[in-house]
Amino acid sequence: MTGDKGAAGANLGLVRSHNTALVLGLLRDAGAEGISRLELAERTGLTPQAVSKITARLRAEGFAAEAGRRASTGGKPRTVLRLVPEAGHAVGVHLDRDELRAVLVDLDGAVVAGRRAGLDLGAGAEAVLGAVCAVVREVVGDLPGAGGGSLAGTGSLVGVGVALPGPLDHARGVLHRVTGFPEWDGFPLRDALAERLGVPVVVDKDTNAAALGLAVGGAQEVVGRSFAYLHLGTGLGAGLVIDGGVHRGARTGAGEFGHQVIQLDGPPCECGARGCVEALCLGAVARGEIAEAARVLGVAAGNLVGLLDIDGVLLGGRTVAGAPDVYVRGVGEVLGARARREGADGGVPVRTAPRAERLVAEGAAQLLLAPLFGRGDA
Amino acid sequence: MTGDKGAAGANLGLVRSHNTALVLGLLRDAGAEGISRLELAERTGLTPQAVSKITARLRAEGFAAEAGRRASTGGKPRTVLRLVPEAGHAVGVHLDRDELRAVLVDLDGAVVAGRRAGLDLGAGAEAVLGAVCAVVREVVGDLPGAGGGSLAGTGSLVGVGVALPGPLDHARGVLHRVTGFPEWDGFPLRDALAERLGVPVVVDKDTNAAALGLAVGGAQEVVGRSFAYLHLGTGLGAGLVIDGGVHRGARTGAGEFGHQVIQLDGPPCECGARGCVEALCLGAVARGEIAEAARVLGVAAGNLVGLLDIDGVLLGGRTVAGAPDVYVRGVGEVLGARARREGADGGVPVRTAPRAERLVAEGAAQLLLAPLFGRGDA
DNA sequence: CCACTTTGGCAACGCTGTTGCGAAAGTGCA
DNA sequence: TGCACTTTCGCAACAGCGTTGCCAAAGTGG
Repeated sequence: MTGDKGAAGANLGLVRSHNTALVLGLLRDAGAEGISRLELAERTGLTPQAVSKITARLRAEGFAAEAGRRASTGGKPRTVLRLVPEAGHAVGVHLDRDELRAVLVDLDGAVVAGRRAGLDLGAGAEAVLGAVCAVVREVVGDLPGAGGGSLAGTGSLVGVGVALPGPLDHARGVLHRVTGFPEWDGFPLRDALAERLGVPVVVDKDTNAAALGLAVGGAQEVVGRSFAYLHLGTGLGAGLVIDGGVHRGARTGAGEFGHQVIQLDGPPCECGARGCVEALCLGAVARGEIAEAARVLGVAAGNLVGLLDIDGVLLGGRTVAGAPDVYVRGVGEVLGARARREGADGGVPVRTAPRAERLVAEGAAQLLLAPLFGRGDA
Repeated sequence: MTGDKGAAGANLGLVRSHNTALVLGLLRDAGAEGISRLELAERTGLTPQAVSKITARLRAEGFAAEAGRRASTGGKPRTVLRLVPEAGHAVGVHLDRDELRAVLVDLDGAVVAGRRAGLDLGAGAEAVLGAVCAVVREVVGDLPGAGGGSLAGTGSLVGVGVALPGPLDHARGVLHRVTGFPEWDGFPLRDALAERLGVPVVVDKDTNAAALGLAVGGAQEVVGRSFAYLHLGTGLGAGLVIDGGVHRGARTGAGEFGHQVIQLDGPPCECGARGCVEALCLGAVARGEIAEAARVLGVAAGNLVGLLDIDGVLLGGRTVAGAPDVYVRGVGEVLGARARREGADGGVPVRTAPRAERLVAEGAAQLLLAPLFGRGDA
């Protein structure tokens, strides 16, 4: 963000935004129940007075509001605060090979509006950009202030997140190669969209967006602060969440799970290598050997768990959706056996990812919302 | 550190220590050349005035000193500042199965003193602790203020870092299982040593210490801010550096590289699984097929590079030392082929790790020094 | 009704980095 | 030799952060 070498001096504004984001995050996590000032103080380690100042500012800006009070414990009852979800919105766009999906999400992460449309990635940049912009304008249509040529005047709109499959550069917002569509090589998607829409745009891989959506959507309570989202559809990829943030690597290349070699000199993969999980797993699926596919997936997941010491694994994608229990059980067994070998009781938890169809689009919206709640730029 | 849920409110003291650590880190990286105040300001993003205040404090405390001036560029020449290495020291202990090695390191990372001793891990906690303490006292012997029963009075001594092979808990400083020595199960090594020595003690895996030592010792310029250190000796393990910090995972379990399965249903490994890299690689070494061992290692390294998008790979350990070029070339070829398949020119750099014998001990010392320079607790 | 507990805001405070300004220490040209 | 200019860097005043001390508000319980 600031420096080029990771050096970033802190000043007072940074302290303020950090603590504000922290409080906003706790307000969101508290949901409809709300949370009291003193509880916020405990959780942040700040003094009650500091929390009072911060929440006063948030209330003045419309991001927080009072919402009743708790029962007394012998003194003045605590006032409950809650997030005002309508104070901010973001659009998430899931750009797939043949489909376009957009959602409008509020601060709470709730989907306010959604649209789907067919898409032909091969139709050229102009057509695709136009389609994306059109869908984005549709979903923001109901927001107060929307409607102008630019969306910059749409008060509560933070920006637009776009998630798509190909290799790309998250930091620069540039596509690398979209398999089968060479004309997209090096296309500056982020800047092109930002100029047309007049609001900030963030671009990321679909699996990263999905992982972020899961991290924000309460996956942490199920599978911990570090987990992997494994997507098994027409291909096999992963999104990694480490310590609550998406791990992308310097070139947004992290999460290349499918071409992990788990069979030395095994059957050739279309990537050119031999023995990739993707080839083995999808091969087993094609032969109808779902249990074997699950086992193979489990072995690769086990490698990942061992390398990173993550807390859990979430499974998603069309292929998994076809027989979720088989995959969850199959992967779980491999991980359990691995854990027992190491002396632990059970392996890390394995679950299916919720909200399957809209997961990527919702996660794409979180690319813009998450920073507000103190998740860095992850 | 502060909270249990990752929430950590920032106050002014935190800002101060953050910026101070940042400046100290840049002073160290500048080495004997030194660095001017204005350069520090540019690199940190702070104002020159803020840097002046911080460096004034550091000079008053003895951590920094003026060291000549640069050539003028038309005005007053910049005053060069440098770190005062003797202002702080840390001891690093490498506890291996049959050997004990300790070094005294100054702020610059330079080894001031070193000792080696034989060791029998099976001799019981009392004997081992005694041996460690004795060696530590020997290496700190020359420091002013050393000599008392407790080392707490030794002015410039920050603490003692201990690195050893087995699975352990870095956060709690407790050993899990030391293969072959069941009596160490659950032993609170950190607290036991801290009590005896009277100074802070940090415990970590040997591969993590090595990786930290490399990260601090300039590996970043060779292999980037994210790299893996692969150690091939009697076993095969890894230390991961991600964004300049050691990645350990919640249970200090990360870096389990050797039992990554790369041959489905392959030859049995002593861990109980089949087809682990460690078994395949060491098996090839035993058969004298070093090139094959290097290729196998390269495949596993490729999996890691793909999963994490790291910038480079460093190789170390006794087995690698036997034929370094073969391993560097073999691993490099596999990574290069992988990169070419993905459209990149060359793979990530592969090198041998320098300072082989003392690497772990020096890294162990950095467990205490690194936090002073703003590397979190990594 | 009163003593007590607990919440939470107001005001003063200490400390951070920032800004305004001037002294110090060079260069370069007349 | 002298003067204008550039650049460095510290002193002093300042704005803004969370903290502390204090007190009003709002409950409970005898």
